[in-house]
Amino acid sequence: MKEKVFALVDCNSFYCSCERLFKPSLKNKPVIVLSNNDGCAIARTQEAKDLGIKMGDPFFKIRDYCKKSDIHVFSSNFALYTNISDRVMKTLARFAVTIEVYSVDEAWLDITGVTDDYTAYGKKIEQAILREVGIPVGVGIAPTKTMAKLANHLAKKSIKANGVVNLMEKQFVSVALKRVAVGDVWGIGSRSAEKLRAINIRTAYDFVNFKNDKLIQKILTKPGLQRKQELQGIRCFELEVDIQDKRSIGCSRSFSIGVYAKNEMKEAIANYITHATQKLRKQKGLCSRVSVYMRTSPFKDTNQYSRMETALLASPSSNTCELIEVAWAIVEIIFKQGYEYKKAGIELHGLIGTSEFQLSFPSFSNHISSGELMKVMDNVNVKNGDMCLKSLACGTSMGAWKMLREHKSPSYTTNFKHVQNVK
DNA sequence: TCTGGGGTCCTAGGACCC
DNA sequence: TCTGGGGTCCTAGGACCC
Repeated sequence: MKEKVFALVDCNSFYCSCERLFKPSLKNKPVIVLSNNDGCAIARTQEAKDLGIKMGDPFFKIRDYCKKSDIHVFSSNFALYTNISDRVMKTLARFAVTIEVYSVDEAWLDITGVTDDYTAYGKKIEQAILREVGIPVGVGIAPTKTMAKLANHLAKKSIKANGVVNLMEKQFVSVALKRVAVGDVWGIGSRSAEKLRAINIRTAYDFVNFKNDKLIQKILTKPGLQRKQELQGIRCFELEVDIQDKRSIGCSRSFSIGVYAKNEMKEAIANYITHATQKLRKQKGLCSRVSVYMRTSPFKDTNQYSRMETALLASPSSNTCELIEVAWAIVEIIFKQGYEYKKAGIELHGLIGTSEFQLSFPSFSNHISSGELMKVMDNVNVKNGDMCLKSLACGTSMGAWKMLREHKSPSYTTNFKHVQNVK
């Protein structure tokens, strides 16, 4: 197998960096970004980390501390982050043979053979993103994805690295492995790390040098063993360049205020189905199973209840109204009166492409007309704003499940009314 | 008062078939 | 009295990711 060179480019505290772009006064100041409902901290700058803010800290617990410590707080503004992300990815694409956009804030680049000095090349990438988009990034370079991820981890931690760590230079590999806790290896979560510590594996170095692969596979299953091999330089994962259709589509929300009434729950579920079926039609898919779930707050002492049920469709569909009906039938079964519900969601499974599905004649004619209706709805919504035309099942109020966003920044890049003035 | 959301992959175990 | 076993498919749930 021919050796490849992968670079993992990952934006530093991405959401916070986006907020800073439009408020330069926040440079070197602690900043955090909150999840939906202003629930918990999901992005933190180094300064905020240094002040002890942890990933996932509930905002209500740190609100006073933030005020006292002058930590700047933002609600999430995903339209802004997605837009900045596009700019980052476009710039990155110039530097790679192929690129896999892995998430909103990171991408894998295949840079095999593009230079004879990969470290310098990494530096060039980092500076281009900073100069052209204004976002700081870290770059990890290595012959496998898992190693590149580890290199990236070190690039962000080490001041000496100056943003780029290159593990193509073999003499640095064991030093690097020794400096990373096994739980920080990509794909080794807290549960797995705990099991590994029980057999005395603490660092990535211990992990790589553990001789019993059978035991590793038994504890961590197949992907776990693949991580180990990748850290030994054996490539198990390639870049995934083509955009794949989703294999499942879900939509769920936590409620800002508890929901007690069945009709409110049904309204919420209808909205989630609407959202998910829009996505489903976008990839020209049909789903064959619908799941609905709801639960009380696991953080509360009150009576707990949680249940999920799945319904198999008579024939695969992407019709919003049809799927709302099915989902509501599940609500009728699993909704129990007397609980304070804090979260609910739906999932669409068994997705197939429209063309893969052979329709019998009677359902075929139905399918055409309902397909036309959905097309009209989708078009109206694209032109006039999301959810301006929807099923009455979604309700006209926003009920108790409305979202809280007290600290949202303006939509600087996606709404003309919010474009900044330069004087 | 107040603890995110959207995915993927894997496995165990049940159902079913011959 | 004695009542197989292997293969396949499906799904719920766990673990992980960002």
